[in-house]
Amino acid sequence: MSDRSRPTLATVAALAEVAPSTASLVFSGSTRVAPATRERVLAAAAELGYAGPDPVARSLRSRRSGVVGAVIGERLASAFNDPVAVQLLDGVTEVLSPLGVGLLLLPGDADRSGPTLAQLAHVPLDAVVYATCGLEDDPALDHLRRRGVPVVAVDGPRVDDVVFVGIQDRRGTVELARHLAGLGHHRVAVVAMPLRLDGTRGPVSPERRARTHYREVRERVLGVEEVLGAVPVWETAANAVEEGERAGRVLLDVPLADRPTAVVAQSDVLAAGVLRAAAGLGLRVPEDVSVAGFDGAELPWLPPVRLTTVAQPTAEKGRVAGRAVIDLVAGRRPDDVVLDVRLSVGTTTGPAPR
Amino acid sequence: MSDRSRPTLATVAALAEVAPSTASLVFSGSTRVAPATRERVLAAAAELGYAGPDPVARSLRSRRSGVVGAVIGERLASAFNDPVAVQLLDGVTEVLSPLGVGLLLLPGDADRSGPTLAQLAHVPLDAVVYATCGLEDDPALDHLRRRGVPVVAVDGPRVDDVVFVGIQDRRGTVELARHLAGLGHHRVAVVAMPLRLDGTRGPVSPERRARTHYREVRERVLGVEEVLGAVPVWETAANAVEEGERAGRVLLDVPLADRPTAVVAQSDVLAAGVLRAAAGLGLRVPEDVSVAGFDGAELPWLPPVRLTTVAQPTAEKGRVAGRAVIDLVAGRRPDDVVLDVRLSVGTTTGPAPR
DNA sequence: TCACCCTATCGAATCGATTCGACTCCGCCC
DNA sequence: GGGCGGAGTCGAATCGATTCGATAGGGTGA
Repeated sequence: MSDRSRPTLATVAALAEVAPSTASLVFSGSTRVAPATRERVLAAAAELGYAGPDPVARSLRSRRSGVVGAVIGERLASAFNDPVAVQLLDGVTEVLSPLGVGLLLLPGDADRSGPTLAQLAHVPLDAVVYATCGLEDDPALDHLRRRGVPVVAVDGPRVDDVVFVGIQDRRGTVELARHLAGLGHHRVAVVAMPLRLDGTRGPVSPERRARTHYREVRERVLGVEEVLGAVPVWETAANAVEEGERAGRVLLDVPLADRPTAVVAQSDVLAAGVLRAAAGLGLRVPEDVSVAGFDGAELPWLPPVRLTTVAQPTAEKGRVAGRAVIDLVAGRRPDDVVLDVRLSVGTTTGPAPR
Repeated sequence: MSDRSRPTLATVAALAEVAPSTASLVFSGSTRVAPATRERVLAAAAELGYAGPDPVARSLRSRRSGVVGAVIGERLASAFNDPVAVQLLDGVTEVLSPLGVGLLLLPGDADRSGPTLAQLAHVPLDAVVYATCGLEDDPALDHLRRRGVPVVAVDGPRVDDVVFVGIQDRRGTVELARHLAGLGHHRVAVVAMPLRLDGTRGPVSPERRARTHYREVRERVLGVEEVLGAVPVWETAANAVEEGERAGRVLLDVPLADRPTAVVAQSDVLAAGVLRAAAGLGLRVPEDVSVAGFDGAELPWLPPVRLTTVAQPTAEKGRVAGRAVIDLVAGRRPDDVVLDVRLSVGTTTGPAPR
């Protein structure tokens, strides 16, 4: 590691015998500089091994850091086990990367569902995307507001000065429930994603349900009930296959008379777990029990079935969020966006057994 | 959005009737400031809605941005479908997050396996971790060197001024191969992760093999051959279940005499695909064919088998890399680290059929 | 030949903090 | 009472670029 300090724009300018401002013009790609001068500056830069203007100094002046935060509620390993979260972020980067804007991960830790203020406060941010687990009362929101960092919330929260990008959660589950009702299902159970991030799992009481933290979780239950009336809801502790399997075992390993004829999982990952549970209990799908999911995720490891699900345009949702970020950084205020979903009937739902 | 410019440290200092330098002292948590003064400054800050010192300005002076880049070769969706990559990054953040340091994702795109220079050049970086797909001839390495950004390479590349953190790839596959040899396997095939990121799949020619881009891929083949002699290697186009299944079908759907008695996959994800292929072909594991993987990853959706595999401490590898980053940023030069691996015999390997 | 305009370059202010040496009190000790 | 030391505060330089108004010089048209 050379101890001599690295060359700066001023060093380069001096060697090229031009003013620093001129050298700056060269690197900013301005056309208003004579080719000969440009050459001289670039040659000087090459000679000194100058790697281009310091991003930090540039940011200070231009009020842009090229960094966009991505809030992923839980810790990394949990969040990225969810293929939907991954696809969403992939969509975001697809839009942002070509502009030289990077995504900074802001995970929570075991306790908190969002990033700590210490994390937020020290890092330069042009904008923030709430990619998962957006809470309306997140103290981070207030901090970002004060710093003037614009926020895009995917699937929630819906707050005044935050741009919302989401899907028709309600309509999706309404259609799914109609599909099930049409097949004669009356005893339907819902396997829900976490209502809050406190590690709770089990049947959901009305009190707990009233304190649901996440918009889409609430909406997806309401959609089912809009068609089928009140249904039992089983909460999982995480959006993961194991949790779905666990829930499935509890719901399905009961006397026939009590067993739901259909299980609606709030995500495909949970549905995959329910399918495993059914298989483990020797139940045939859909003859003995129908299973449906949500997302339309690609799960290449799924057994050779086509899951009945509500397909959402996850990657597109990410791209929309990415574009919203671009607009906000440019000073425009984009409209909220709600994307369409589509019922995708597969082989895991069938007529209710009698 | 209020149009008035946001308060700065100077504004706060003025309101509190102290010098900006004193106000700075307050926010840096210095003890050398009188409690009464501190109160006055904090009160002024609260009144103005000042969210704390601007991270960018702070970075300029302190030469720290609090941002560490994570190079993930492919695009996000591909990289994060790999549970090992996820666990690795989780380990990195576990160490970095508490220090208020954030991870910035640097994905490649369809064509390039690393981040583009445009991405790198515009973003502030204290250090970079090559999390996957480290190439020795990556032009980004040169750029980072010139900028004075220290680099930690996980699993590779091994380059002079880059800190290496890896595992005993070779010894792991040697032990695995010995295990198989002990069970009487002689006809063994390897399903390899991509040798280069060019979408190639199929049998590997000696020429192509010589041009293997990734250290660990090369080493893991050599380990097998060290014990079993030359083996056929089948390259996949990506480290994904579908690719493993595809490879498995080709390798196993042949006359019995040509069929390998054991398949060594270079990752558990690929092994899972091979298992699916075997199941699809009606082959019993391990009676008809043995299957082994690498990583010791948690695949909760795996059929109820325990995969024979080489377990590596992935999360610990991430933590070690994280600590190396901390050292480098502090100006220390940590040693390279090579972590132990352990053969984990499961239920997917058994005596070779005769 | 002169006024004018355009192009290429330059100077200086600015972005918002940090940092270190200097300075001012004030109390204490001799 | 004078000198000394330490606590608390302040000034000014600095980090490395960007940006805009100013300027010099050369070419054009009348």
